[in-house]
Amino acid sequence: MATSPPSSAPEGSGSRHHTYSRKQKSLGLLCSNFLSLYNRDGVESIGLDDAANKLGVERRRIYDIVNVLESVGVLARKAKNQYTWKGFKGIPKALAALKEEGLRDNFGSSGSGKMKFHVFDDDEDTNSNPDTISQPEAPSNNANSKPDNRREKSLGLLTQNFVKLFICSNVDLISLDEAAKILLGDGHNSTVMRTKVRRLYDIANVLSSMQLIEKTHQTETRKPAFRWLGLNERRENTICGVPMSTETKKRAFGTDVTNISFKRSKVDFSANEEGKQLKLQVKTEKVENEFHTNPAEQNARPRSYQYGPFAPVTVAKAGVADQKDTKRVHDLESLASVYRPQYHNQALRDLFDHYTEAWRSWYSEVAGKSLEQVS
DNA sequence: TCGTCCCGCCAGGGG
DNA sequence: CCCCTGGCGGGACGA
Repeated sequence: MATSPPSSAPEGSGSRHHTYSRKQKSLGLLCSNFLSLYNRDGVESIGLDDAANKLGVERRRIYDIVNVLESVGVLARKAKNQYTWKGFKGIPKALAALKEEGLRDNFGSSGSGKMKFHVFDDDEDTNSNPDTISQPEAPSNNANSKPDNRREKSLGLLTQNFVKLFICSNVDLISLDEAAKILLGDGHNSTVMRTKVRRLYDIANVLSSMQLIEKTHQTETRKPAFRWLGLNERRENTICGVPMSTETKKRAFGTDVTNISFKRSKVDFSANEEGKQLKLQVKTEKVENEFHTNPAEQNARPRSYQYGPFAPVTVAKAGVADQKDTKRVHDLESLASVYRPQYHNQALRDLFDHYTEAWRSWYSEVAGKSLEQVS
């Protein structure tokens, strides 16, 4: 009992604008903090406890972040409690691998316009669930004697499949329930779908904080959906991960969503064939190239990748800068207030202030002389 | 209301 | 057996 959070009193107490907000505890923000904390020179090993302490969160949350970061190549498991920091430069390789893997597994061949998208997530619910209400037989006669059911439902794998959805096809807008439907196979109302979508929310949040994807909404203010940003562009529209302007010249172009229907009632995906495949429009073209899958050339390090909103000082000099940032500074301000975590951890607060301070000076410096080197 | 998603219980699994 | 992992979903927050 009496487990009520300290924010029970909506008024009175001295703290005026305490403004407790769950946003301040979001996975996305945490991920940004995580990234800025380790995306620095000299970092090569990360301890989960260390991360949890520094970020002021419970261990459980670190796992969420770490799992998806690993799926994208930013981290690599080294040992219990230990991860190796690969950094953003580890992303290209991971994505290339995922793409190749996805293309190889998902569609047969002869990509001449369309392809079958078969997520090898190994179908839906599995047989280990005795409470399968009305499941169409679902004999799953395949050699499914692998108790790796755990792994199949892992956040990491889900993340990779979610990413493949984007890089293995040219669909640029996908809502989470569409993704869930695709990754699940087919007809999965009830609990399974909901659970999947919930995981997808987590994944989307951290992917968003890395700016690999972006949240928008389908064509006509419909359902919210995500668009793949990848590693390209982005540097041009952001400054250390901070979006330059709200109205980017980008305009809605989800005109060819074709297969991805927006209906939410019946099973909209035309899942003919084996009921676990569906077609997506694909143009058999190379999505994001710029960095190939050349294992021998893993040294090809791109300029600089984006950094979370909490980019550390050492990163400042590599940032991109242009001019007309009168409002950019303003953005920083709001950003700072918005992102200000409410960690009880004093050390973290200091860290935050330190960064804020550093960025502020950097920003003013940049704004003052509109230097545009880098690139 | 409904979309979003934080929180943490608790079950596997490694040492 | 303890501790690390991390699936899972109740239910609260916020638009």
